[in-house]
Amino acid sequence: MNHTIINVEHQLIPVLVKMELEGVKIDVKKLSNVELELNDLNESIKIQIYQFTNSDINLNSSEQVSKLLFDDLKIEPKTKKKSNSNFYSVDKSHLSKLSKDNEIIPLILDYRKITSLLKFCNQLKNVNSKTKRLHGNFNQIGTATGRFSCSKPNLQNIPNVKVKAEEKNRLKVLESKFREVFIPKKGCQFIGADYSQIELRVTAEMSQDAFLLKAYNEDLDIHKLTASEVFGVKFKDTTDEQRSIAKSINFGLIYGKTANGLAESLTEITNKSHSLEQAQKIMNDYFKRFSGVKSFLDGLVVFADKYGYSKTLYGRKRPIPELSSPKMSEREKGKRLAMNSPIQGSAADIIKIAMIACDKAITQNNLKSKLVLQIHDELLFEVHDNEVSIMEKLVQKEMENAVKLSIPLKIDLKKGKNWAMAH
DNA sequence: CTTCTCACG
DNA sequence: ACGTACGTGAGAAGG
Repeated sequence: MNHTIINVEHQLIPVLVKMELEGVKIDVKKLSNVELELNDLNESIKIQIYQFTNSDINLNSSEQVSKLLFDDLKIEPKTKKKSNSNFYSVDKSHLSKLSKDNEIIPLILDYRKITSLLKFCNQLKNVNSKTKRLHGNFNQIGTATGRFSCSKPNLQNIPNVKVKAEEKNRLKVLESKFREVFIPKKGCQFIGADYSQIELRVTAEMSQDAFLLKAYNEDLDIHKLTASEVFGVKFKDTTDEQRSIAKSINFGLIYGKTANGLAESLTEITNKSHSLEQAQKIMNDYFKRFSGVKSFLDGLVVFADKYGYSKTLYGRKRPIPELSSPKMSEREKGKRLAMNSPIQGSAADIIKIAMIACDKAITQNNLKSKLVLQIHDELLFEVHDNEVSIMEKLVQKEMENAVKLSIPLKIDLKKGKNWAMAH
């Protein structure tokens, strides 16, 4: 492994140990209220569902649900996709398309949502008996790309839903409570800081694409600029829909999205069917304008092909054996990995460096504030009330200057009495 | 032990 | 002819 990366991972160890030992406080009472309400909703939804079927089917079994919907109730599936066990998929994306076709569909979706949220309740209840806090297990080398993973419990996939005051959907409101049950201890508040579009900024840096560099150096709305370039309209004349499509392209290119995938997204965004050809044309227009991005992504594949691994800005490697598979689909996957891993991995490198820098600065300033969570592009600090203003400046400075790029890194910083407010 | 589904970035 | 984006962890079902 590369020297810089060894160094980063080495220095990160004590920072991570501290974060895990510190843990994070849970508002147990609020959580149990949420759980009670969910159980309540669960009972009533089950009663409604069982009005559609006499049999006592297990709603947790996708096979049984599939047979109920498509065999017994004769609902016409809107996908050809069958699972490996040879039944029509009943996942959310498919069922959502069928919502209007039968009353039972939204009920099943709600049931799924409730059971999913109840699982989170169960996980979050398990606070440590001594510390009364939740201590996730942050795995420093948990992923192929350099990111952390987190387990027991996984604190990196807590529902992130914001609702307006007038939101009527009880379930949605309940879902929005999950980040509210994460609270700072007495005399403290949370400061949350997340990198703004770090993967796209990394793409700008690594590709040195002229348009992207200009956009970030001038702090322009990147998706709007993309829309204006791809659709050939003036910056200020871009529509919301064009911006939304551009956003989808920008995210897609990080994943190595294909024209087919883009066509799907276009159909979803505009509610009008889009052909492969239309999507292909938009992608071609994009790469014509952002030629630096095109040659960068092509170069990543060539590199990975030649060496058998991909590499981040700071030298973290990921082997990509898929590229030498005899199977075409595997090789295509390998190409996407070759494009995505350096981007996702470089972003991971940067936040790891930032964590070390924040920890060092906190120590040097003799502060009592603690890092409690890392969620890929976000850091959450438990901050003593009298340290709030110094910590705001410290976190911003250390995160934005963690590394020196040819474009600025930007963070969004928020604070509050729970995680929802600090994000 | 594998598959399916679903939560996050 | 086919499926359709990258990275995770958890729990239930089914074999």
